[in-house]
Amino acid sequence: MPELPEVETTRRHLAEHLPGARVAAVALPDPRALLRPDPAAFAARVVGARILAVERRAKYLLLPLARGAIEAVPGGIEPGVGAGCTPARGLQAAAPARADASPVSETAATHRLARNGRPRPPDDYLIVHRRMTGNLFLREPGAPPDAHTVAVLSLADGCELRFCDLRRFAKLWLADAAEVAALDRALGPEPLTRHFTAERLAAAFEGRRGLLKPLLLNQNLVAGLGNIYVDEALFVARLHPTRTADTLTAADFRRLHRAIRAVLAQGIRNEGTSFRDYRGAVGQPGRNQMMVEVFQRDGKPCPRCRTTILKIRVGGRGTHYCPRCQR
DNA sequence: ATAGCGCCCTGGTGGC
DNA sequence: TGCCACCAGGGCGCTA
Repeated sequence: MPELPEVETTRRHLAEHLPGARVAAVALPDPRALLRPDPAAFAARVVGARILAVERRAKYLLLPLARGAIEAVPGGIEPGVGAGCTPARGLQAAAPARADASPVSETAATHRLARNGRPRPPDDYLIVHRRMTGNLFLREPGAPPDAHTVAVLSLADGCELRFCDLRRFAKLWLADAAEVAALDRALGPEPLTRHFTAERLAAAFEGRRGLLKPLLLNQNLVAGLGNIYVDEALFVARLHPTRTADTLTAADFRRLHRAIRAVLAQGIRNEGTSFRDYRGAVGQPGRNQMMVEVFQRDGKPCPRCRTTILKIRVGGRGTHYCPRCQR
């Protein structure tokens, strides 16, 4: 399932090719994927628009759009010129993602406007949330169809940005800057930025008596964690998923903070975790499933102490942990 | 504040 | 072989 590392991996691949591209047509093979506006209004606002950038906040992917822009976009990239999606110099040759690069969400839409004083702000943001099985593929002209395609943006250079979703939980919608700002405010800090500290994590959990696992899945407290990376972070931090937040010491919060950052950074380095459905922007699986220590390893020995890893349900979610290492 | 549900949705799995 | 119940779960909305 796409969590922060998978969305960030997709963002990096798409960012190599989409900025500057103009949308030539849209198709909605499954209109249920579109939250708002209605398909006709959606097409009217998206067709002809330029994609200014590819951004991420938590598990949301954001494409700021400029409608009917005549002037060059920042960087002067023209669609199909230098940034085309030909395999030779394009998608396959994309630079490997670097987890130690500058903080990943510094491009948050709300900051971007103020920072570089772009000549015109985006007219719309196309927001995508992939939920469980959603994938975004950038395909060459004439590429064979992808199964479970729910939406397609055809670009002026003939490439297609395809939104595919086996279980059809994933959604896309258009938002204005105010809505993006509200979304940004509602979400907790980005765990890989300097805004996320052990003190801030402790403060977010202050006064909470809930279980660690559901709290870490709460996007309003820490943004971007899902089931896989929560289980992994709790294992690395040696904390039991059903510990209550009010029993954690300052040292526990420091370990948890470090563990969250470590497992997310590793996930990005490995271009995501592909247990079943996740694929990157050119259809490639991630490598992180080979690195996980507890997730879906119930019945197998703990990599640290050889105790059998257990699977329980916490807050309705399958939860994997080592009963000896995690207290 | 928190827990626990159901909802959305479909392919894969296991039982018979 | 075929059928069917069941499972997976992110985010949301609802109830207790």
